[in-house]
Amino acid sequence: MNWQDKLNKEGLRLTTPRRVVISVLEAAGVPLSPQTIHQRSLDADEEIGLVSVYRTLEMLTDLGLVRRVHGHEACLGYVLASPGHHHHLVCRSCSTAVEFSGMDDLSTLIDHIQEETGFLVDEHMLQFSGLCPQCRKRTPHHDQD
Amino acid sequence: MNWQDKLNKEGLRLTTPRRVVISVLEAAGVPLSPQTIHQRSLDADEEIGLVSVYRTLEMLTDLGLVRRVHGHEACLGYVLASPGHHHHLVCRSCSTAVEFSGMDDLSTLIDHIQEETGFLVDEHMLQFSGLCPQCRKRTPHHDQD
DNA sequence: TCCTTATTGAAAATAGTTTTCAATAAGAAA
DNA sequence: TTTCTTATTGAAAACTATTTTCAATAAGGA
Repeated sequence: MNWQDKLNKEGLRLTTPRRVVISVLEAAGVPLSPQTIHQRSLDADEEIGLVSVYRTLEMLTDLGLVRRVHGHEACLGYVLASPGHHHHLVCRSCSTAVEFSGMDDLSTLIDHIQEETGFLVDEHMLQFSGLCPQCRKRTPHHDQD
Repeated sequence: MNWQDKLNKEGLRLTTPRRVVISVLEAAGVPLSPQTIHQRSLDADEEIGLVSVYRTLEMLTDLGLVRRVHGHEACLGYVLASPGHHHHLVCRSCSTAVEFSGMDDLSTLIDHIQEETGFLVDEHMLQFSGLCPQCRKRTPHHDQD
């Protein structure tokens, strides 16, 4: 299903600002902040309002079509999300973000945690950072820098 | 080692504002925002500047003595951290935060991810939310897992 | 107690995000 | 295509969060 249909299905319209936000995210492939997305729309001569960037990101996040990615210190930004998967792996050198599913290993962990703590775990946030294959090659040593 | 020594060891001073921030965090046991910490200092007739709250949190975070806790949407706040452990489990009802270690299960997961993606994983952020034992009891149904 | 200097707090500066509202344009219907 | 309804836009203002500046203060070693 294309973006047009995805939005129309929800009674939403595929407008120019929304199209631009989506294409910027598609072109980037790394988490981008609202400010960065706005700047890139200017760079591409597709000026849209910063306010619309915020509203579009909120809408797409609600629909599960983009995901917020966090670092330890702050929110890194937003990336397009494929539905159903919830985890990101971000390269700390080039910021490339990859999605992965790890529910099998994770459900074991969740079981252990529930036993240990007595909590009922129903939501989780798991993110990894490291070096992507390209940046590993570029780095002389394979340890950590 | 007490707080006095922990700070002095680093050439830092244990001042009244720092003492207040720490005691508010100790008393809370749940993640608190800078604003909330400030408000509680007023409530306790221990007025300190909001600016000092920010600076104290930054300092304690740098020393690894407090940790930022994130939710999917935003930063939930700061909690005291015991050194070495990195994961939090937060109750979505009462915000109680518990630390846990899950490195055994997690290292399996990390191995799998490294194989699948070719990334070198060197940092991770893992947080869970759910219901703590007390809030489970208060909740009528135990249905959804 | 004295002295050095890390730290404080008020205000101002900066940054990030949300709300308001009249004007616009998407997309369904004719 | 044209018309119509209303979701959406964008500029400005409001709001909230965070950082910087700097003179005054106080922590803790000598």
